[in-house]
Formats: sequence, C-alpha cells, structure tokens
Amino acid sequence: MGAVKTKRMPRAVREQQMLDAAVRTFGQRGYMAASMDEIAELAGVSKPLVYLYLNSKEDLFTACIRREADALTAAVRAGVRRELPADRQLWEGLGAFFAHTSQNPDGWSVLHLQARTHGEPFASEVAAMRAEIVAFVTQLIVAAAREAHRDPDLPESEVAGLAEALVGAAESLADWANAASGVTARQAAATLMNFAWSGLGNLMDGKPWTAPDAAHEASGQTSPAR
Amino acid sequence: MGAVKTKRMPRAVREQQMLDAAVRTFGQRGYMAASMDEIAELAGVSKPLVYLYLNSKEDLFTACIRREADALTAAVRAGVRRELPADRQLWEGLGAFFAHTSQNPDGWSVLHLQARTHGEPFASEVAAMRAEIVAFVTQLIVAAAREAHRDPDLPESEVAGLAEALVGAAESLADWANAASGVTARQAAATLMNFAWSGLGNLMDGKPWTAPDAAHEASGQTSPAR
Amino acid sequence: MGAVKTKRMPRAVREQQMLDAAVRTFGQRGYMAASMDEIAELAGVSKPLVYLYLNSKEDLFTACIRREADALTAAVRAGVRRELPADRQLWEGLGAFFAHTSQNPDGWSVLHLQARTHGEPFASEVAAMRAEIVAFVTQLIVAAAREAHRDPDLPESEVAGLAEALVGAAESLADWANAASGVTARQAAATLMNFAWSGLGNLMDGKPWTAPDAAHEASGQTSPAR
Amino acid sequence: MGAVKTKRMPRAVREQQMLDAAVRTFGQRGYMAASMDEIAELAGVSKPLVYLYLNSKEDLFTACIRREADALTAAVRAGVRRELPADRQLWEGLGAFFAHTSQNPDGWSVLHLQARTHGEPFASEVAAMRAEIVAFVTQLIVAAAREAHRDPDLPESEVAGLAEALVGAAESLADWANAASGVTARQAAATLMNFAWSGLGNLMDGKPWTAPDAAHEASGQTSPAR
DNA sequence: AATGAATGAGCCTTCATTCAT
DNA sequence: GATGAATGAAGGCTCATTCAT
Repeated sequence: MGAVKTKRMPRAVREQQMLDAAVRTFGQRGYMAASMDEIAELAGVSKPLVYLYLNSKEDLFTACIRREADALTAAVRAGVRRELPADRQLWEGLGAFFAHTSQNPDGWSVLHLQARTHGEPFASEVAAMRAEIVAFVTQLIVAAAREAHRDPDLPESEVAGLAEALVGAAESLADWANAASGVTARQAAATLMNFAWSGLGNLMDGKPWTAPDAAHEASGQTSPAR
Repeated sequence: MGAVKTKRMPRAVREQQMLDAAVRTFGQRGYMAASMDEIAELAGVSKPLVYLYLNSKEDLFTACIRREADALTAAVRAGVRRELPADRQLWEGLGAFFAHTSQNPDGWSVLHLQARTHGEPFASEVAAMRAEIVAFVTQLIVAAAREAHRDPDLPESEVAGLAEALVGAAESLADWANAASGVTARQAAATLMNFAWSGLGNLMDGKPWTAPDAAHEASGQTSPAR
Repeated sequence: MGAVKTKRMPRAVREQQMLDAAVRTFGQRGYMAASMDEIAELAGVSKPLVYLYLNSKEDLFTACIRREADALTAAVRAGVRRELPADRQLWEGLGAFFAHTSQNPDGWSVLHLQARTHGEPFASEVAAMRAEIVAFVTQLIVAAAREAHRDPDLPESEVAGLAEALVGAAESLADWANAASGVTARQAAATLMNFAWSGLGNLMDGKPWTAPDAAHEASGQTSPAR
Repeated sequence: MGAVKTKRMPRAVREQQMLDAAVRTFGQRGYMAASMDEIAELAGVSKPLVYLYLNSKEDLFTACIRREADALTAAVRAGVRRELPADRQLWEGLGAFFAHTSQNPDGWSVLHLQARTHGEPFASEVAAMRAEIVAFVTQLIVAAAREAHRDPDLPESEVAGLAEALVGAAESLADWANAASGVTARQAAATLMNFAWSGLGNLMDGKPWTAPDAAHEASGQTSPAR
C-alpha cells in the first residue's frame, strides 16, 4: 500500500513522495486528524526521515500549501493567453482553474479548506495566493472596462469587491462541481462567465437594479442593518 | 476571564453558557484544536458538567452548528419582507446575512469553516442549512425573472448554478467584510447586488459576453479543459 | 424501567430496593464496572439517597455481600433436617445450595466471583461465609465417619482438605449448572454426592488408589514437584 | 522498584517484560483496578510503548491470559508421562498443576479469578483452556475405567459431571494451598487423589451412598428442590 | 541515506462523591 | 424524605517528536 518501498532514492524524489502523501492525507483527513505516522507510511518511508527532510508537521503542511498554491496559479497562468481580450482571458482562466481543482481535489481541499481552517501561519500562506488571484482578476476587470471604452477610472474599492465576489463564486462552484459529479469544468466556467458578465439582469433585460434610497425605506424595521 | 462564575444555575441557562463558550472556542481555535478543558473554563463550569449536559465533544459541536445555523437562517428570514418584489427581498436578505455574520464572526466561522472542514456528521448538518438558503435564493431568482415578464421556464440546472455562484459570492464577501474592517454589511450587500444584478456588464454596456465556439478556438492548447 | 418510582417509602423498604438493584448490577456488570448512577436509576431513586442510606460504593457492596451470604447460608440451613443421618444432611444441603444459586445467579456471582476478585475488604467478608460452610461440611464428614463406626479421630488436616475439595467441587458445579442450562439442582447434587461418596472408585471396584512411594519414582523428572 | 530501566531492548524482550508486569499487576490489583500507568512503570517503560506493542488494555489482558493459559497447560502436559496408567497420569498432572499455580500465583489469579470475572472476550478465552483440561481429565477417567476392566461405555453425561467436579475441586484446592501456606503441591495432590479415587467412602467402607428415592422422601418440604 | 526504539504531554471521558435546597 | 446541580481526580489512549544506530 502507498508508494512502492524503493530504497535509496535521491532526496528530491523522496521529498516529492512525501509531499504527495502529505497532500493526500491532509486533504482527506484534515490537518489535525492526519498523523505523521500515516503520512510516513503512505510515503513508504520511516517517520524520522520525514522529520529529517521536512522538519515538523507544521513545516510539512506549509510545504504542501506552497506546492499546491504554486501548482494552482501555474495552471491558471498556463491556461491564459495574454494576447486575447480580457473577457477571453477570464474565460480561459476560469476553465483552467476548474480543471485543476477537479483533477486535484486533495490539493484543493488543502488550499481551500484545511489551510484556511487552521489559523496561522497557514491562513496567511494561502491568503497570499488568493490575493494574487484576486489581483489578476481585478486587472482583468479593469482591462475589460477599458476595452469597452468605459471610463477606466473605476473606483478601486468598487472593483475590489467585484473581484472578491467573482473569486468567491468561483471557489464555491469548484466545490459544487467536485461534489455534484456531472458538472464539468467547462460548464462551471460557462455558468460563472454568464453570471459575471451579465448578472441576473440577462433574465430580465432592461431592468437594472438600483439600491433603494435609504431615506425612503425607513419604515421597515428589517432593512439591511449596520 | 470567561463568564462570571455564578453557581447553581438552572440547566437551561448553563447549557446556553456552555454553547456560547463552545461557539467562541470552536470558532477561534477550530474544532480539533479546541479542548473541552478550555470550553469548560470559558463557560465557568467544570468539565464533567459539560459532559453531563452535552454528552461529548461531537455532540457539543453538533449542538453549536445547529444553534448557529438556526440563528443565521432566522436572522435572514426576519430581515426579509415577503411582500416586496424579489430584488428587494434579495437585497434585504443579503443585508441581514452580512449583518449577522459580521456581528457573529465565531458562529460564522463554525458554520462556514469548521463544520465543513471536519467531515461527517458535521458537514451534512451545515449542508442542510446551506441547501435551504440556496433554495431560497433560487426561488427569488425565478420570481425575479417572472416579475420581469420573462419566460419563467428557466432551465433548472442553469438557475441552480447561478444560485450556487451567488451564495458562494456572498460567503466569500462575508469573510472579506469580516477581515477587511471598514466594509459594512450594507456595502457588502450593495456590492453583491450590483454584481448579481447586472454583472460586470454594467461596466461595458452593450457588450454581452458569449462563450467562444469550442470548434474555432482549437489553436490554443490551454483553453478550458475537460 | 427499574422499580416503579413510588415516592416516600419507609427507609427499610427503600434500602432493600437499593440492595436489589445493587446485587443485580454488581452481579451482571461486575463491581468496578457497575456505576452508582446505574444502581440508583435501577432502584428508582436519586444518587444522593443511595449515599445517604448506604454511605459509599464500598459499603454498598459490602452490604450486598452480607445480605447474599446470609441468604445463601440461611437457604442451606433451612434445607437440612438435622435429625437425619449425615449423608442425608449433605444431600439436602447440596440440593438447597444448588437450588439457591440457580435461582439467584446475580447473588451467586456477587459472592463467588465479584467479592473474591476485588480484594479486601470484600474477600474476607465472603471468606467468612465460606469458612462457615466448610466447617459445616467438615462436621458432616466427621459425623458420617462416626456413624460408619470408623475411628472418629480422623486427622483434622486430612478432613479439612477433603471438605475444601468438596466445597470447591460444589462451587464449580454451581457455575456449570448455571451455564449449561439443562442441568437441574437435583442432578448437580446427585453428581456431586456420587463423586464425594465413592469417588471414581465406583467405576473400578476394588482398585483403590494409593499414593506412589516417592522413593521409588525418583527416576522420572516430572513427578509432582515441590 | 520494577524492572531495571535498561534502554533500547529488542521488541520481543520488551514485550515479555511488559507481559510480566501486566500479569503481576492484573493478578494483584484486578483487571479494572490495574492502571496502564502502573503496568508501564513496573515494566520500566513509558505508557505509549505499551500501547505501541500491545495495542490496548483489552489486548494486553488477552495476551496475558493466553500466555498464562499456555504456560499452565504446558506445565501440566510436561508433568505427565503418557506411558503410565491413568491413575498415575492423573496424580502427576495434579502435582504439576498445583506446583505451577503455587509458583505462579499471579498467573493463576489472572486465569482463575480475573479473566472469569470480567466478561467477554476474556471469559471465553480462559474457558477454552479450561475445556481442554476438562477434556484431558475426562479422557483419563474413561481410561481408568477401561483399565479396571469396567464397561468403557460410561454415560458421557455422567463422566462430564465428574470431570467438572474434579477440576473444580482442584481449582479450589489450588487457592487453598496458595492461601494456607504450609500445604505443599504434593499434599494438595494427594488429598485430591484420595478424594477423587475413593471418595469419602474410604472413611466408611462398605457403606456406599445411594440417592434417596424422591417418591419416598416427600415429607420434608426442604428436600433438594427443582 | 535511513530506521527501530522510545517518550513527554495532552486530550476525551467517566466516576464516586458532595452541596444546597 | 429526597434531589438537581456540581466537581476533583484519575484513566485509557494518541500524537508529534527525538535518540542511537
């Protein structure tokens, strides 16, 4: 069970085997429930060797996060052709994202669930990657607006929220696609593009939504608080 | 620190104190890292009493999830006036949602992070609540389309994806608002309504997005896979 | 479940209910595995009342031992007609013994297993009862020998061992009869009487056993040691 | 106190040390009262090592039972010369039995008291060993009858009861000899052989016991019941 | 390069027992 | 006469981590 027990491998190879085992174990059992024993066995090595190479459980988990974060951003980057217009870039990026998360569910679980759930120093590790992605999306949104000949001076704060919402929706759809088998990466990407590009407005053309004037709705005691 | 150590309370009261302490501890430390010792101390009681009333760590956590899930759905329900049009209902619901999550960050952490991360039986507990919310949103979307005199026969599957994306965006914005202090519940709700209602299209009117024809884009090896 | 919860009983009655519950619980779960909680519930009272009346788990168990020991010796005594010859008295005593143990398996378990297994002060409590029974049997053996016109000056030590063996056999057969349903008290008594009265010798008339002369068997390295 | 704390022993050795400590502790404190802490300390190791090698308290106890049961049956087997007549074999077997139990009182306590008192899966473990011994005794009885030229077709059920009684008497005498110091294994064996071979009848030759006819003794209400 | 042997520390859980009413 | 509320103490078990080879 686990990797075949071949002896005397060069360090780099062994380390990857360990990280493979660790990502799989962390992804499936969770960070705390995963035991170093299980990881070592799955990697086909003894526990002291894991410590020799990766130092501690915390360091091992951090290494997993970094490797998976790099793999994910690399996959997205590789999936995007920069010479295309912004909307096409977004489409391709989402496709690459969903493809990667669905092919690598343990890694996705490590990044999206485990790392965020178990506090520092893991949370900020993955937050860095997420910030990178949000920045990329933000830039695409700005570029798209410019390409549409709109005023490029969109309020930063506004765009930040939109990018955040878009990325959050993508994360959620990744889980959804992974859980509900039958939804492909392509479908998930299309769903999100439709949502992102025209919103629900495409369901009711010409009826844009406008925030109610706070002054006029004071009658209801249940209007959005704070 | 912790609740004032008042002795001899009726059971119902003590139980709530324990749940308060548990939600706080689970929310901050995480399910596994939280120790029953810490929870008991924070509740101002001895550990055996926690076990006498709540049975086990698992049962205690489940009780937390149920209480917080009920509180969240109740808050949203109470924030929505059913007699209003669908878009207004959504606006109010989002406002109530963001208000509740920002006022109750530990409960939100329990529901959104901890319960989902630590497998059964917790995951399905919170999945039930989420399904309820997704259903509510789905129904609002359908109602909105009908109110806009559009064909109400929207493909189920399409709407399901949209609702999923919308809820995912909301969850993500809740975290964002909680983290980046300075964003109010109202602002978060407005950002999401804008995004949901008109998408990014409002940034570039008249240029709706359309999925590229797969046959024509075969040149790039990195187009959305699968 | 357990005794019907009738309130305000006189103390003596309540105590017996508690002892009933305790004997049953101790007999079935064992002394250590039995919890005061379970006993109190089975007795239909609250735990503090058990402590009020019986003081501690140790005292409660001791009370059980005493009650069951008295019941057992009383049953044997009541079963024996002193005016009969010794062999008939033994026969009746064994019958009464097996009848009692089979009708009262929890009590028998308390006496024969639990009390002996859990050290002082319980072991000596039940040892006292056992000594009484051994003494009774010893006296019967001596009487039987006298009635048979044999020299009544049997060596004490010899008779003591025989009585011990007889009582041990009886205890063992009581367990055997309780376990292997199908063996009645009467059958068990008959089996033991046969064994005790004529030994296995009745299977091979006229071939009494005689201890080998130690001097002559020195050749074997495995003769009874010490 | 306890084994000298020698470090870095091969597993097999350490395991035996642990079993030694466990038998001693279980035998003296009882299964439930014995703590893994105490056993580990007596064995001169840390608790986790006990768990690493023996898995759980239950497994540890089972291992003790098996080891002691094997040791006891091996001792008896080794003490018996099969080429001798049945009565001599019984004599030697009893001698070996009493010798072993007196030299190994903790093991005997584990087998005779602790294992039987604490339910499954322990009870059946020791029941298997006891059944083996009973079978051996049964076969000796049958052989003895055959050697005495008696009809070898003794009723099975009759012999079963006799063997049970004999083994029970032996068990009881083992306790007796262990408690009343001054009785040697040899003396205990002789006492039991006398009892078993000629019964009490040797005290009163020519007066065999016969079961009273049930029909004729109806006068007493206390005759052997059931 | 690699591992068998070993442990300090901590966690979940339970129990006998008592206080205040 | 009777009980709901509460706890100190301990026990089984597991884990991340290290030493000596």
